[in-house]
Amino acid sequence: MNPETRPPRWQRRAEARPQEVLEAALAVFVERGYASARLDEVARRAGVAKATLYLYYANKLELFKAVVRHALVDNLDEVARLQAAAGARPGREQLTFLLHAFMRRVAGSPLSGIPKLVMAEAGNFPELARFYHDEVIARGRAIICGTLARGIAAGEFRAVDVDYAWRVVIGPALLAIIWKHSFLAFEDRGMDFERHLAVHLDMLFNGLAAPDQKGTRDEP
Amino acid sequence: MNPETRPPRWQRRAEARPQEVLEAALAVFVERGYASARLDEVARRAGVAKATLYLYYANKLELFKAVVRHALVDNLDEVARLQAAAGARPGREQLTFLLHAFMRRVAGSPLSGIPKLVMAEAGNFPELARFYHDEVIARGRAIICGTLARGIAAGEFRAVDVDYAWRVVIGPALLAIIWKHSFLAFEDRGMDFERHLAVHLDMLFNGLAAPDQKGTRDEP
DNA sequence: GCTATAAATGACTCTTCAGTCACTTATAGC
DNA sequence: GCTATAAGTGACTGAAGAGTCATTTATAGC
Repeated sequence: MNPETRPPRWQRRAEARPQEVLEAALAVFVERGYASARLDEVARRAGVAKATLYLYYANKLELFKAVVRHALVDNLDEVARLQAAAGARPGREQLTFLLHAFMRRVAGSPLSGIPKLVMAEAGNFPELARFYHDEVIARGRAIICGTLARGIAAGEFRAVDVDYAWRVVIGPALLAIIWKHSFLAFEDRGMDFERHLAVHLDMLFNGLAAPDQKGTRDEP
Repeated sequence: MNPETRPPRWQRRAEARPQEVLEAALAVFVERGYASARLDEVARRAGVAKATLYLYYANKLELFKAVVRHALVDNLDEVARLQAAAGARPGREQLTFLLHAFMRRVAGSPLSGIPKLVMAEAGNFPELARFYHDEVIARGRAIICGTLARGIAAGEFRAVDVDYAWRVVIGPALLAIIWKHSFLAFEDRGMDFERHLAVHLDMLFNGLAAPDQKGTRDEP
């Protein structure tokens, strides 16, 4: 054998490794949950040996926290951007924009596993759940509630109880992305997120009730 | 010491044990997930020794399956009862009845942990997730879709796409019970499930948009 | 090319539980 | 009361996987 034609057994890529490990770990944690996730599996998917993980993260828990923190930072950046972009447009347009951005940004990316992961592990890592609750959920809620309140004040929306309405607004979208990671494989036909969002928005603004349900029909 | 005043170290209660173990196991599995759940903890909460669990369930996996299967049977009974009770009433009344029953029956009981548990473990136990999907979700969906379709045919509901609308209908309710097991502890004020449902139903039927948003006001 | 050293590894240890088993004890039937 | 036995237990074992470490190897700088 020619030693010079044999490729190196590995490469030194100290800059790229942490990110790659994080991505592999996110996928494994989302699929299996914290306790069932095997670090051998994370290493395999990241293309390194298990011991290499420990060069970058002190232990499994620190890796887990880094995964969530990293995803969190991405989310917060996005939330801030949305908050700025939402501006003072009409409430309807604003909610449409927010939910579209949420679905496009989150639903299609590995990030979408984070809500499921945090919910599943809330009992095991309450500090993490609280962190997520306070930093992501509370901000998202504030944006939605603000938009709702302004819409109500402007006479654009009916006077719903915003403290409960915000969960009704985000519920179907959040459920859709949790669904994706749990049951999508069992659905005969897949789920079209665009279509889901379109139906969701239509029902959110216009309701289910036909407009002529007060006893008289205005149209044939 | 008087040997006759000393209470027995334990009692033989072969009829009650399995049920008690199942209840303790459900609580622990929901809180911690399958892999993190300790059988010592299950035994402690059921008031028995760990070895006693093995008198009634062959191993951890069988116990887990028994927990889900047991909860499933309860759910299916309920679903069948609802299906019968829903009858041929107007769609609006029917959906209100269904969601009320769902919230009252599920939200307040330990059963409410099952959806969270099954979602969290779907990656680890796909057969179980499929079972749940086919037996519980598919039936619930069929009931909602049927009600929607009949309401649309009767002109009571607008002609939404029922294949997507059903998730919008159940989404906020399902999210509420998942919430309860993950984030409720971090909310300043608790969540009033009755109030949540009231807001949910109001928005579901009437939508967010104020009725005078087409440019003209029909009523003062 | 040589060398220093950071990057990476494979084979190891040690802990944590799931699961077992020999033994104890409650209790039903005589 | 005695006894047979089912119900229950505490202390053990074995496996799996997190975490360690001595050794190997890629590569930057000279």
